[in-house]
Amino acid sequence: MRQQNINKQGRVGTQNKQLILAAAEQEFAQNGYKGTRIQQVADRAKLPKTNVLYYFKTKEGLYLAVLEEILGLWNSAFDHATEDDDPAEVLAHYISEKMEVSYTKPEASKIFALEIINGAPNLTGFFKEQHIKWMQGRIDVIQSWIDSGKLSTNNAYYFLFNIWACCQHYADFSAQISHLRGSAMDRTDFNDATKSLIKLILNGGGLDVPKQYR
Amino acid sequence: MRQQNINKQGRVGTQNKQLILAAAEQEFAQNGYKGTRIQQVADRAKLPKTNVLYYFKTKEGLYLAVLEEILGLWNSAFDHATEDDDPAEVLAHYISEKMEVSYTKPEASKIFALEIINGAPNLTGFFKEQHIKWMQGRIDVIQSWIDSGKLSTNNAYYFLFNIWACCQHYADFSAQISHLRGSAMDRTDFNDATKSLIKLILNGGGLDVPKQYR
DNA sequence: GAAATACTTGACCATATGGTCAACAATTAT
DNA sequence: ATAATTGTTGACCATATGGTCAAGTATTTC
Repeated sequence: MRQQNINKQGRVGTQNKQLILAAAEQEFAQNGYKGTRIQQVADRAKLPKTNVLYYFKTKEGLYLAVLEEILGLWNSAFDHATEDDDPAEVLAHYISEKMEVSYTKPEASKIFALEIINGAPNLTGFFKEQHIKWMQGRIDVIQSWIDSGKLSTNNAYYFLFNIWACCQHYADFSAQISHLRGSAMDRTDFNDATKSLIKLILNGGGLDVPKQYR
Repeated sequence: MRQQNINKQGRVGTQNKQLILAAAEQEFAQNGYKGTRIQQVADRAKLPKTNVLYYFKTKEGLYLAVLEEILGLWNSAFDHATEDDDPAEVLAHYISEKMEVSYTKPEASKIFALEIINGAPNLTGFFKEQHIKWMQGRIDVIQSWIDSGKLSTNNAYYFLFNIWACCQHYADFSAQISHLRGSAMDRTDFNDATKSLIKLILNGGGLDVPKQYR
């Protein structure tokens, strides 16, 4: 028996799956799980509804597939930082990365937000445990910076939450921001916002902003 | 003709309406508009479904009624601040207020967030215009603080967005926060988080934290 | 080339859900 | 008291939507 398609899927299959996932990401981000119609996803992908169900057995299956793709985005350089690293450098870099995601993949961010607001009913125990573990590691690093007097803040948790909050906000609330500013934020605006945020967080923690992030 | 009930509604009416609104607020916050079933709202309010429809003709009507109640919460003392006021005082107070809302009315905050993420399809033009107007006024004040050297930040818009982001976050992402911390935030935790945030924002803007907020 | 596998698609079904209706009960106005 | 108004509720309906099925076509495997 020669080498055969392991997952029993041809070229057309993987391509269509990708098309559908992209369409689904848009729809779920805009309408939430319940608010999304399979038909709409199909329309956006320019395929008949039955075809969508062929690749992803159920609506839930489709949603979980989208979610899985998204979770990869939550990795970053901060993952491997230690207490010996320079907090200003690490945090500035981390904020840049998060803002980049907010700019390039706002749908992912929105879906994640919707999921969390609803109490994260679809995030697997594995993901949650992994997240807690990651979090605990990061908190320890931040705490060590606090203890060694490098960083000035009352609480490592809240410090991290506030960073997340700001970065997420630019993706989740893009509609509001566009409306209030009068136009959508472009790449230049995002760079400005990123600089502004880096300054706020670092200065807020008693740190100086590294040259390259000014 | 004697003074008669103007809006043709007796005691039972207003009371039930209130019950239903409270129930609906919970449900909409947890499940979004599409995800909410009128039956669920009715169950929570311990009334038959038909009764809910009697007071609020349609699901949309119910939702809009909930939304209207919520928008009142977005007023604050910051509304009347001027460039002559002390930015440290005003901002610390503003953050305290917003965090208080996040603690006492997280559902309202979530519904608002859901609405915005979906592109605010149900916020009336009036509300939007009013919001822009309010915003413009606040931006002007912040800008004047920047110009007079009292406040240090690159951009008045982003500075304000970041404050909103953080305050909102504690309501919208309460599930995530509870999970990561290991337990829900109580009043004491919220006070700590508020202090932490005030320090971050004020120091981030080159301001000292007023004694009473330390 | 033929068997197996992967993909396509219209017709159809079961169910959930927003909403109506009509008949009745309670309350209020005069 | 009685008429008008307001509130209560079960039965019912129309429709939307997730999902199945079967009958086919295209592609790969040997």
